[in-house]
Amino acid sequence: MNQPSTSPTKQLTSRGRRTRQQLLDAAELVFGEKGFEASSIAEITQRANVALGTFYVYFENKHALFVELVAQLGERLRKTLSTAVKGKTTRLEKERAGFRAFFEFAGKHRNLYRIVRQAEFVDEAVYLDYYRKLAAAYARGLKASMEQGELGRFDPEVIAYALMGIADFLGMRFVLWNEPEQLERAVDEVVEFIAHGLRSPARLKERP
Amino acid sequence: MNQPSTSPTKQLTSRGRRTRQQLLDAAELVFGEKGFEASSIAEITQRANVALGTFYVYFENKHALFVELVAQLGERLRKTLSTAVKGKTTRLEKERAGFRAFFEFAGKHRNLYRIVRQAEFVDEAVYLDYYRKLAAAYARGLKASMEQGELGRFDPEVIAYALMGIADFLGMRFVLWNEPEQLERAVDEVVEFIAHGLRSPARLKERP
Amino acid sequence: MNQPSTSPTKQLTSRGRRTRQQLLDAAELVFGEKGFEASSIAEITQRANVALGTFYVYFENKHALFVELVAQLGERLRKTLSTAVKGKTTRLEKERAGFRAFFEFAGKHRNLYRIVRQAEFVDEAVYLDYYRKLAAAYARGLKASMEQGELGRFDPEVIAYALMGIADFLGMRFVLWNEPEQLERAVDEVVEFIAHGLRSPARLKERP
Amino acid sequence: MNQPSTSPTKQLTSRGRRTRQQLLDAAELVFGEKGFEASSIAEITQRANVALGTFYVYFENKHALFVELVAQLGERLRKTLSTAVKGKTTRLEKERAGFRAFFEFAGKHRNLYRIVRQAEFVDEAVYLDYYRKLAAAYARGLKASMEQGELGRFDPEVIAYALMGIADFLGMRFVLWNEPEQLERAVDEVVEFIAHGLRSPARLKERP
DNA sequence: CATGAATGAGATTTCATTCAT
DNA sequence: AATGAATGAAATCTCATTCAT
Repeated sequence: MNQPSTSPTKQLTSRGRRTRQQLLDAAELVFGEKGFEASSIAEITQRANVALGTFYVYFENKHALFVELVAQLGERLRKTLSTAVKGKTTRLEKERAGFRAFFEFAGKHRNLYRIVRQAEFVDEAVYLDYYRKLAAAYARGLKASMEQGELGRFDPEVIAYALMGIADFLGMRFVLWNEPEQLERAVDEVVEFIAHGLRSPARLKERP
Repeated sequence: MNQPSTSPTKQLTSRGRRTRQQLLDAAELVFGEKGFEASSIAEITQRANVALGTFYVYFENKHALFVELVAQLGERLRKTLSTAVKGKTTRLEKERAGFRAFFEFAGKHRNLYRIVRQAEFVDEAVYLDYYRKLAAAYARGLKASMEQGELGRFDPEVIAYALMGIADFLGMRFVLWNEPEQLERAVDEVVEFIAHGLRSPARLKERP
Repeated sequence: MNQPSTSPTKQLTSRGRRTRQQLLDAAELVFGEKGFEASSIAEITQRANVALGTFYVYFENKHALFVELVAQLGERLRKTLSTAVKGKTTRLEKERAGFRAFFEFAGKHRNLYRIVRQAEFVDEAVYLDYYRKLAAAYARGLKASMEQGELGRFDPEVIAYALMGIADFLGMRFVLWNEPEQLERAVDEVVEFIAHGLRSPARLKERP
Repeated sequence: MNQPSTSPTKQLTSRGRRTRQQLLDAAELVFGEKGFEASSIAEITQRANVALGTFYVYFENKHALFVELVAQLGERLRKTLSTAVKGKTTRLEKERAGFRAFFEFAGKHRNLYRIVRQAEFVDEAVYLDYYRKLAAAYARGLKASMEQGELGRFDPEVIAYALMGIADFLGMRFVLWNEPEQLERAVDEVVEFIAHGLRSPARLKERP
């Protein structure tokens, strides 16, 4: 094999590292806009300001680039969330902080949803990994709160997926679909809902 | 122009209607397995047991077929849900029935998720339409319950998206990811969560 | 063979004759607009207000229809020209009458040029036949005039092609390219040119 | 967008220029033999000894290649003619030289007629351009001769198209239709005709 | 006589990947 | 380390023709 396989761990000069990162950054844009299949290496290299052939110096093929991009995004998101909840004491404060951090991340990486949704078709494993790692971390936190008696005794995994679903759909609706001014209110509403459920005694009080 | 564009409303003989439906059914399978881009007309027609050229007698192109498929699935899902909640009296009964009906639908149409997630890239409009129509119907139901004092006073749209998110992620986790025996318990848990929130007084009682 | 070959001489009912003629008329329009290859049987049958399959009741295939159309146009043109010059006594009167008749025919059958030019690619024989029959008739007339001492002694075929070329290009320029008001003057000019050549003594006189 | 559109002005390496020219040369052969529609990119690339995909590195599509080919042929023909008449002093010498040069060009580019006649269907603009530029140059020459009193006072455009028609039809008859031995005599005849018209006094004298 | 659904061969076009420079 | 011309497999789409009704 002439072109040796190029893993992310391969030793690179600093010029090489820069070129490689340009390709990953361009990929986030292009995959997000067009989707995996409709994205061409030609466009990615153009946006990265490198020649077409240069791509294959750093990645084995289009698939490998995509997989690495998804893994990277997942890692950054998990770090962001874990940083955000650190220091919060009550469960509700943690939820509020986590939701806010997620919405902020989704607002900055507006292609996150589109890339993750594509992932299912490109590489089942990286897509499962993305959600399972998020859910596992979430469930660990919930379990701890339950053990401290702060929460009812639920199955932490069920609640983790439920809360991830809430965040995902509110992010889709109020971050991506362009009405960010409603976002703050939605956060308040949903934290209230999380706290007390649909009957929300706190609110029922408002209307005697 | 020569082969006239063929909208779903075009008058067809019964033989024609049958052929057309074979194509739509095959499309649900193939799009679900491979995704829109990786699906070929050749494979769709093979699975539908018609010749390649026959496809273009009934659909203008792959895009038009996909759009119609998504619209059809959305319509069927909404009908299924509205039928399921009809007759239930309390909000919680409606939620439980709706969740169960959704999970059942997703179990039968195991490609639903994959198709809807692709929709975003194929046709923004049909994808928005799918979620907005679902959300609108859901919000209408919630609003009615609020007005009857059965629920706290939330923004119905926010809660509709939150509940859709819960259903979506639990369906992904417990219907698609192959552990259906856990599903019934997950439904119970989540209805409890919806009812009382994370603190779930009903359960806290259980453990003195 | 199930569909028996259908020559123009086949016995037809009057309804059949009408349908067949509708197809030929539609073909003149469609072949003229789009060219042979880009014309579809579907469009020809639509313009003829008959069903697609009906075409093959009257013609063996697209090629046969085109060949018959060219032959018919050539025949009509030759008849038109021979009628036009009949009764004229001098050669110049004949030329003038012939040119006018040709321009009139080209004005009525605005697709004549386009169809004949396509013919070369569709069927070499029918295209050669079209020009050779025209040239032969023209040459016969010129030869007779020469024998009566009305003309110089040229090779009649050379002059026939030269005069056909003049007619063809003036028709292209002044009939098809949309400036019909200049046509009458062009006819006068060219008859003068034909009569006396480029030095045109008649005109030289005008400017002493 | 991905494969950027490739205009003739794009900067190419010398290898690229060679490949591009091979394609144009092959196109002259194939379009001439089969006509535009019946010519396939596959055949053009085979005759040019390049791979199919290489075509799209240099031309946007078949249409663009054809248009460039016609424009190139027109340019070469006009240059050939203008060179041929340069240095001739009398109008008749110019005509004789021009006719001979045209016949020679048509003999060398035996596909010229077939390509130009197809042009009408492929791209109206390039076809009009071809004839109008030829006619304009011709008319300019005629006008100059008229102003020097060498010719009668005709409309130069009318006479230009008439003479082009003569050249075209004689070329068709005596260059393309395979009897080149008659060509020289035809040139003599037609120059005589151009000089004195159909009555041709010079010849009438010959036969008392 | 007339119909129109069905066919499948063949064309155009795209683009991931290779490799010589 | 970087380049970009060249490749060819694979996809979409068209349409002349057939045939059962």
